[in-house]
Amino acid sequence: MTDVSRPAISPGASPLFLREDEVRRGIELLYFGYTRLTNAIDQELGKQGLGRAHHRALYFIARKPGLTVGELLKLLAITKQSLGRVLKELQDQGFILTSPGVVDRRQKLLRLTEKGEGLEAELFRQLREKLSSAYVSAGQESVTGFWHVLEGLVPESDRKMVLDLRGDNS
Amino acid sequence: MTDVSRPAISPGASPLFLREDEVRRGIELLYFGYTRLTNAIDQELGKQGLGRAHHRALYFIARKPGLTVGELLKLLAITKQSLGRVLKELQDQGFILTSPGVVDRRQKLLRLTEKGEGLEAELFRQLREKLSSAYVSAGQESVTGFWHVLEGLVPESDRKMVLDLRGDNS
DNA sequence: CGAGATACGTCAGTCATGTTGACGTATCTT
DNA sequence: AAGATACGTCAACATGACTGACGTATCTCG
Repeated sequence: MTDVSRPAISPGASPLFLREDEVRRGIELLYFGYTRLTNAIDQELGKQGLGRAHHRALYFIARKPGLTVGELLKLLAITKQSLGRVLKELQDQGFILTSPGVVDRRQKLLRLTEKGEGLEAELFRQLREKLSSAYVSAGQESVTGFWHVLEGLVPESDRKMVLDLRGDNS
Repeated sequence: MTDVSRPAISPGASPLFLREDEVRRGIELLYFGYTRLTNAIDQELGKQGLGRAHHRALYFIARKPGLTVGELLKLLAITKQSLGRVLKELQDQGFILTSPGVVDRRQKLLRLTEKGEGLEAELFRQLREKLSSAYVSAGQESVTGFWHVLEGLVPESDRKMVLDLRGDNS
């Protein structure tokens, strides 16, 4: 497929100055790949009267049930006012429920209701369909490479937060 | 780094149903990687009183000088009203200039001014810094894998448009 | 040549999602 | 008891998208 056998980095060049086309190709594929993947669920969200912002909250609550508002704020990197609106709408429509923190009662712990779990599962199903097919057509080695490059785009200061999403939510 | 040697696809499972964690990892890294990369230029754009939408237009005009409004609309996948506002602002501030189409005078061809080229180059420099460092830390093989997976996320119907950005703008 | 399609522009109103700034309350820490 | 922290909320505003309707210049084709 295309000309991937061509070296992506000119052998003699400084590794900090990759060939411009290689970088532009990454920028473009990241833009188109990301937007097309997220487009995949817009219709389903629309049916429920929700938007992308609601999905992001739903997603992370599904990923780490019982996480606090503060933790979610860090993941989403938006203001508490913006998040507050989104969470209120999700709660009013019965997608999430909250409970006071056990160790610290100032905290509010977020969980999905059954309805919320159902919606998140359906949205995830559609994302998995798209991403799985990309994984399969690219092959296993490509997938690990895909992860490695993306990990390198996440600043050191955020990396722990991102990697902590895996593993400890079983 | 982490446990990438573990098979990403359970050997016995259908390739269309990859393990959930593998897919979630991709979703999350794509989200964080994409947002962190685009964050990198927000400050510079702010200085010029521009936003992300302006950068996307600027980027594609730089990538394919002389492209038409219609072509840019297809790339950005937004309405002509939205694009119209963005282009007007870019033109008013002297970043782009337009000329009537040569073969079809209904068309408007878009190009960067010197000022526009300067800004685009500076924004590109900052994106390249981030992306190059991710490429280097991931390694050459990872980079081609990164591209392959992302190409798989672009629907067949859009792939030609995306691949056409490369090569013929020398 | 004339009719219709096409490329582009524009007016007007709306929506989703983000922002800043200021303040209030309950709870925890020391 | 004082101060920090977690969360909520009111108000005003910015950005960038949307729909719908219309207007003009230009091209294409019967």
